[in-house]
Amino acid sequence: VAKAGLRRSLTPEAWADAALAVIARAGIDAVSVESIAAELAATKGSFYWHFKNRDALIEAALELWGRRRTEGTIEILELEPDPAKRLRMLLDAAFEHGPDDRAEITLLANPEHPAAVRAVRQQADRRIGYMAKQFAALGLSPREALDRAAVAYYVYVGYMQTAHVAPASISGAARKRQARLVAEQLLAR
Amino acid sequence: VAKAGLRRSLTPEAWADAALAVIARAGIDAVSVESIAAELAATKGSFYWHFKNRDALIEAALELWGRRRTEGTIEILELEPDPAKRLRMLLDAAFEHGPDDRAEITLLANPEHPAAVRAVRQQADRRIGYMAKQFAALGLSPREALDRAAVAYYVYVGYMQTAHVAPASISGAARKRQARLVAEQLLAR
DNA sequence: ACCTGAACACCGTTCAAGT
DNA sequence: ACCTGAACACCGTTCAAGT
Repeated sequence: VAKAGLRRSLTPEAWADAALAVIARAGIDAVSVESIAAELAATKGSFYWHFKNRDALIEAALELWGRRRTEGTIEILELEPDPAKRLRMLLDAAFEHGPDDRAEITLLANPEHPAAVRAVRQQADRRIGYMAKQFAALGLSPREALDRAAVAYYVYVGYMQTAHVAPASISGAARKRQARLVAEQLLAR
Repeated sequence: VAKAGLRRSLTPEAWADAALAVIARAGIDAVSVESIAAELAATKGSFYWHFKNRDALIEAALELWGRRRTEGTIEILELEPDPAKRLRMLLDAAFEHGPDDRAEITLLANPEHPAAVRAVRQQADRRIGYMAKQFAALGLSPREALDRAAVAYYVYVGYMQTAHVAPASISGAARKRQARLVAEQLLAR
């Protein structure tokens, strides 16, 4: 939000960044050209110099999200050489999200907008593909590996969404037990 | 509450029904008082006689969805006495949705609106509770039964959503294998 | 009670005009 | 090139006035 030093002209990135913050906080519907313009101390007219329309802004914001997301998680996992441990780390991480991945939750819970559908699908492919590689490294056939990766991803998405709509109904202890249950079942040979 | 026999005046149900159809077809965002009024050959002013505002209409439509959904599925399952078979039926059904449950997909994919969050949570509780009862009938402890039911529900929601954003990436054969995998794992003792 | 039609507010989008 | 300010369209909401 705070731009360093003198603000000469607004970049598209500044708009996209502000939009992503709004999406994370309140969802895609809450993205309003008018309010973001006010936040950046610019006019709506200025916005339309940088973007074709509101949808283009949303698209840019989601593209930002995807890039940051991709650069983050997988790189960290690569530090762990054992594929079984990698999978366990992923499954564990899935069951303990903090308040910092609000955008993730909001997006997974709201892929109604075409740009959101695209962004979510891209991330889904990437994550399932990565998990399948780990399962394959454990000796499963490519097909079996892909099936298990897909099911693991379903669990992840379903958990995120259920936690989103009914946060109170999932106790910390239950989360831990469920994570163990899923890991045991999917990693069983 | 329905006015017996009179068809001169619109009932709230007529508005809610039309709104639910729109939600099923195009999502909550597409619900517009103006277009629904036109569809029913009424004016926007007329709408505001029956409802406080647009949100109240959405709420009524989702309440309709929940009622119809509840009356449907579980009653059918009660015809099957074996709990293991009931669970298998549920899991199988989860992996083969038709074009008829568009509202289900749209809602599960878009619980951003407060009323949608409430409706989805209510259905989630009901479904998890029902599945837990079946697992308990198989001899699992109440806690273990609830955990497995929750995980089964995560798989269901995650599958629905992934099928929503990436319908092409899940072949019919893969769907069948994944359904079998999940059933085997969750029903294993 | 139930509905119409006009009015207003909000926000997305355009555009002529400014620097 | 980049931005302003006014204008317009669309739609949610209100309300006085009709039946």
